[in-house]
Amino acid sequence: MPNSEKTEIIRNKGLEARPLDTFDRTILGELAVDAGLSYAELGSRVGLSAPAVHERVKRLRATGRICGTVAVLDGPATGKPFLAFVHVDTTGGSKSRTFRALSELPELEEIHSVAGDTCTLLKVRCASSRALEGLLARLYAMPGIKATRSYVVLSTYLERTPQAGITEALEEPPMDEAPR
Amino acid sequence: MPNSEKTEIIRNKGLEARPLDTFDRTILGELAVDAGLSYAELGSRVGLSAPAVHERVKRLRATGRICGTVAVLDGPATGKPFLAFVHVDTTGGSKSRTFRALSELPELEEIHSVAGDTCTLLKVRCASSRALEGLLARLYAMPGIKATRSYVVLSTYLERTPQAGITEALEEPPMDEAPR
DNA sequence: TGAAGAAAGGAATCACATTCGGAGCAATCT
DNA sequence: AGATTGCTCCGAATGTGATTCCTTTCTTCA
Repeated sequence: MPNSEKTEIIRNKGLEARPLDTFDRTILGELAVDAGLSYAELGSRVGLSAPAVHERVKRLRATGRICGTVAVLDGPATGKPFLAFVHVDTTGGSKSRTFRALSELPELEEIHSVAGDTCTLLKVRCASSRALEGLLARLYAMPGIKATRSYVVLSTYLERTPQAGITEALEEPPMDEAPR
Repeated sequence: MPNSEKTEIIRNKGLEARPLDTFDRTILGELAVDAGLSYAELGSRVGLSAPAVHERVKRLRATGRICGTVAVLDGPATGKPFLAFVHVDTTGGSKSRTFRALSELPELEEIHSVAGDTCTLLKVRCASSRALEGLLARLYAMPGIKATRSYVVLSTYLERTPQAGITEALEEPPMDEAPR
């Protein structure tokens, strides 16, 4: 075995399931905003050397904390200025097949199964209201689609990927009694 | 003026407002899925040399088609397994102030003003249902918040950033009559 | 047909990612 | 207590890929 491999194995020990320390969370926070940072720059921001942050980022990837690195495209600038959320009521039917078919469309950005007075929630970004109409038509052509309600986005004040921070205060017990 | 600057200026001619050709759209499509690709690899996928794609990517950034490059964090793996959409009914009030305050919370991922039977739509990712409770409490403490309806996500089948593709067929006129 | 502008490719340069070896530090065992 | 083991850090060295420059080619327009 080449020396490099052996070292690699030794170094990768204990990659699994470890709580995030402050360094990790800061790194995640920075990368969630700008993944184009150099390791040197990132290191100086969190107070570590480039090799150290490199090691940590590698670990964060390996353990699934970082799922990937993507370029964020501007909807309007790339020809899809129209954004809408669509609530879908379904009756039985093979959801997974329907979802897989929908996922093929680049207009579909999110598909969630939700609790509440509706069943499924879609996030759709498309070229125009006409395109949304076409998409709804396709939806209704699928089996088990009972009804839809569309919420057309007029303006977007915030839109970003998951952030690293956690507001601890939100979990404090509410006003009067401390639950369990 | 140094030679490099002059060259840069010459090279940056015509950066503004040009329609995306097939190369651009393919590049955007690839980068929206994986921004970690090397220019050489990207070039071989679209059929251009590394310097050529580099030039185009630079242009796509400069013209705002690419807003940024980010690391995609896994919600559950980073301590926020709880996802919900919250519809908010507001009465008058200074929305922008409220929105700015909300944006401070890393739990808030999206804030849209929408048309439909509700006013504002929030995407919230937090640690627990208790945290959502805490967030709603903060919401109600703000002026002009009339009511909220929360849709708790049970499972997510698809979640991604804006894609480059456009399904032309969606814009075709519907069944019977050709509009306009 | 000729001239000019834009874009691509090849080669060279430069910056940064990545690796390596060693040192510091904490926890565990003797 | 002292030693050992394992982990993570850092500085220096290396390699790869980003970036630049220059030339060539293609297209467009006079």
